[in-house]
Amino acid sequence: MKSIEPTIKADEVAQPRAGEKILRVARDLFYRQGIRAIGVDEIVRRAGVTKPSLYRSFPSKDELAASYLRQYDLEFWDRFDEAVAAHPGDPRAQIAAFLTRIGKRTQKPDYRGCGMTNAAVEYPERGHPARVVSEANKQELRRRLRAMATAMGAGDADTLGDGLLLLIEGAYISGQLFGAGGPAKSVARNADLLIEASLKK
Amino acid sequence: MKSIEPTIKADEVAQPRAGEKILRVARDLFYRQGIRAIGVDEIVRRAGVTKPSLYRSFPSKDELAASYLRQYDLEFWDRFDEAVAAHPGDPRAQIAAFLTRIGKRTQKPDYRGCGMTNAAVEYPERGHPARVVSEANKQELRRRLRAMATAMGAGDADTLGDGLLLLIEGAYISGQLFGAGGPAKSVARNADLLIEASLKK
DNA sequence: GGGTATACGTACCGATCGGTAACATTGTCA
DNA sequence: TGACAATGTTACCGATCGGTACGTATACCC
Repeated sequence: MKSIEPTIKADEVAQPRAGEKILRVARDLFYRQGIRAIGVDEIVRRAGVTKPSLYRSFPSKDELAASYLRQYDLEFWDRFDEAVAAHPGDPRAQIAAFLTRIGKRTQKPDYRGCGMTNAAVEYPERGHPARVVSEANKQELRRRLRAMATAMGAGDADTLGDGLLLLIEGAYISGQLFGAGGPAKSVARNADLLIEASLKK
Repeated sequence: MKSIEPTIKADEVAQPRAGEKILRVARDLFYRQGIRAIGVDEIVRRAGVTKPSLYRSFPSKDELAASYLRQYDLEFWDRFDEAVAAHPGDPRAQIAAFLTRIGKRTQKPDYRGCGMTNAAVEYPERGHPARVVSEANKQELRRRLRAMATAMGAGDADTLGDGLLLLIEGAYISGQLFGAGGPAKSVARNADLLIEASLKK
């Protein structure tokens, strides 16, 4: 019996492809538990697929981890650009908006920090696919923060940009170390104090 | 034939006990490559001992990791107290000395950050033996930094203490992420700016 | 309906994981 | 000499690791 809807085919209605399901599950498990802590068997089991499906979509577990981080990277910059767009031409307010959001996220019960940062800690070896993605993300973040510090008119803009990066990374880490009530909740306040001090020069 | 030196026995001359050799090697490998990345087989091989020796001295790999961190903790506070003792009664200078030293260490080629911080990232699960040691160390560090901020006469001492902790953790992480020339080299400068701003209140 | 390409599952691989049982060897001290 | 404590030796355990050879099902096109 012919379908009543003629040409609405696998593109739109169909259940997600195996590769997508795998990446979704991997993203969740890798972020919450760590990449090394999760085996491919658990990923395919929770995704409701089988192992060969994983290796048809990804050449290796390391590359799956890199794919997870590439997606993380996209979403990170979405959030970053959202804070920027909310305060056009006002980099200090952009930073404040971004850090206020981070500060709030770090107070959530199961906060696990930044997937990029965590991956770099898990894979210190240079050239590892996951680490490459992580390093590129951080380099770009540093570049943007320094550019924003310059736009603010800071005397030593590179130092201020780097100081903001230190505060951000510190928030990621202490957020997952201390949980709610930890030092990360004051990241926006401290960043603003640092900016204030750097502009007065 | 009796020995010429009568009672200089196993305590002083003898080669280190198996447990000590294991802990030495484990400390080195765990710090540089990560705890999860290193198997017990490699530890005993590099230590020149056998696996049963490891499990006679340590009940499990997790407990060996905890022992590594307990030793790390002792050495950490040695360094911290050294900076404190160098500037009696001057908490601001104590912080400056401690952070200058961290900033320098982060610029070394194979810097791998803080073993405590890294372990907490590797083991997010609450109650893990390694994580317990790490969390205790960080809690104490936070307590001391806040006390020092109070002693400096900061208006909002808890915020300043937490801000310093964020900068420190940020230095640990970005030190291993960026290598030499990274943002961590400015940690002491940024901390001083932050202190300056916090005292002016 | 038959051909074909894509997608998936079953079953398996060798290697390594953390951990242990049983016994031989050594040096120390009484 | 004889007991004791520490270590080494060898061989092994079940579980899990990342990864793959190969057969099967499904959907589309002609």
